[in-house]
Amino acid sequence: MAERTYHHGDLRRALLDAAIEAITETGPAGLSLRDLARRAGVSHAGPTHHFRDKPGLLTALATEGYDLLTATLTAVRPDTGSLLELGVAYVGFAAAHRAYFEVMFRPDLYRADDVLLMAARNRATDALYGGVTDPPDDVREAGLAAWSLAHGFATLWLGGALPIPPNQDPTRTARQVLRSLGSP
Amino acid sequence: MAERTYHHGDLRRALLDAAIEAITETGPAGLSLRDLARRAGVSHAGPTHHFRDKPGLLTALATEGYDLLTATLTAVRPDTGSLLELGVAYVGFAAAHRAYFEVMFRPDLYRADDVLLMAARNRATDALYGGVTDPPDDVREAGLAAWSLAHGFATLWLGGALPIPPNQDPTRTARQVLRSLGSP
DNA sequence: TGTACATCAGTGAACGCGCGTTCACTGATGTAC
DNA sequence: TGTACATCAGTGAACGCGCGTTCACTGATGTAC
Repeated sequence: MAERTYHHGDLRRALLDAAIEAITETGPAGLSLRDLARRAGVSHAGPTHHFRDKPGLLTALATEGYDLLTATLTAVRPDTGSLLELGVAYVGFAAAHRAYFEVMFRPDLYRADDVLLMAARNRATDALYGGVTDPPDDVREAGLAAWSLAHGFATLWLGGALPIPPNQDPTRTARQVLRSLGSP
Repeated sequence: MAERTYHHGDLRRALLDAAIEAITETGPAGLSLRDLARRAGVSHAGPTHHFRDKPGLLTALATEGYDLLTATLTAVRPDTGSLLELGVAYVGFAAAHRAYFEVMFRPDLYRADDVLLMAARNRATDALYGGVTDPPDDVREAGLAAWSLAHGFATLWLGGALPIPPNQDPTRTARQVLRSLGSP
C-alpha cells in the first residue's frame, strides 16, 4: 500500500480485490467499474488500462477463481483420495470464496471463450476428476452426481435456502449430507 | 390482447409475462421496469400502479414460480412416490421455466420476507418433502441430498457447465445421474 | 554521474444514455339515483 | 333510460443520478548515451 503516489503500484490487483469485496457485499449484478476505481482510490478512468471493460475484469476474476478451486481440490485428493472429502472441499471453497464462486458459474457475466479462462477451467475440471481420463459411463455419471450434489448444496446454502443456522460452517452439514448418499 | 385501448385490460399479467421473456433473454441482472413497460406497450410509469418497484415485481414473479414448482412436484408424486422421479421433475421445471428458477433462488433480488412469497415457498417445500413432517435425521439428510443433487444438476446445466449437447433435454441425463447414486 | 527522451499508468473534464421516481393530468369504467 | 359523479388505470413531461466511454493531458519511471 504505502502512501499514495501518482502510480499506484499494483492497481490491477487492487481492482480485483475491490471487486471481490463489492461482490461479497452486494452480489455481481450491480458491480460498476467506477465503484471499483473509487474503492481502489483511483480515478474512474483507471480500470480501462488494465481491463478493457466489465466483462474483461470479470473474466480475470473467474480465471483466478478456477485456479483457486484447482488448488483447493488438489490439496485434498492426495490425502484421502475420497470423493466425499472432495465434495466437502468444494462446498468449503464456495463458502470461503463466495464472490469467486458466484462469478465463475455465471458465464453470461464474462467472456467464456477467453483462452486463459478456458485453460484455468480445464485445470479445475481435471482436478475434480482426479486425472481419470475418458472414464466408463458409470464412473462418469457418479462423478457428475457427486459434482451436482456438492454444487447444489453449496448453491442452496449461499442462497439461504437451506435450514441451517446462519454463520454455521456449512461443511459440517455438507459432510453428513454427502455421506448419506453413500459416496464411494 | 385485442386492439389497444386506454385501459390495458390485464397489465399486471402482461408485465409479468414480459419479465419472463426479458429474463429468459438476458438474465435477471439487467432487468428494467422501463423495458417491461415498453414490451407491454404501455407508458413507462405504468408498472408503478401494479408493482411498486423492481423488487416488488420480482417478488410476485418468485411467488408465481414457487406455485408452479409446487404444481409440477405434486403432479409427479402420486404416480410413483419416487424420489428419483421427483428429482427428474425438479430438473425439468428448471429447464422449462428457467426465468422463474433463476429468480426464485436469488433472494437478494426480491423481498424474501413477503408474506405471500413465504407461503408459496413453504407450499413448495412441503411438496418436495411429500408431506413428511419432522422426519428423522437420516431421512432429512437423504432429502437434502436429493434436493441438492437435483438443484446442482439443474444449476450447472443452466450455466452451461455440463458436457451435454446443447438443446438436448437435460432430464434424460438427469435421470441417469440421479439413478447412479441409488436414490431409494 | 548527469541529461534527454520514450513509455506508460493514471487524471479529470466532458459526453450521451437509460434508468427510477414524481406529478399533475386524462381517459375509461362502474355505480348511484 | 339517462345523467352525475367517484374511482382508478395509464399518460407524458420533468428531474436528478450513476454509469460507461472517450480524450487530450501529465506525472513517474526506466533506459540510452
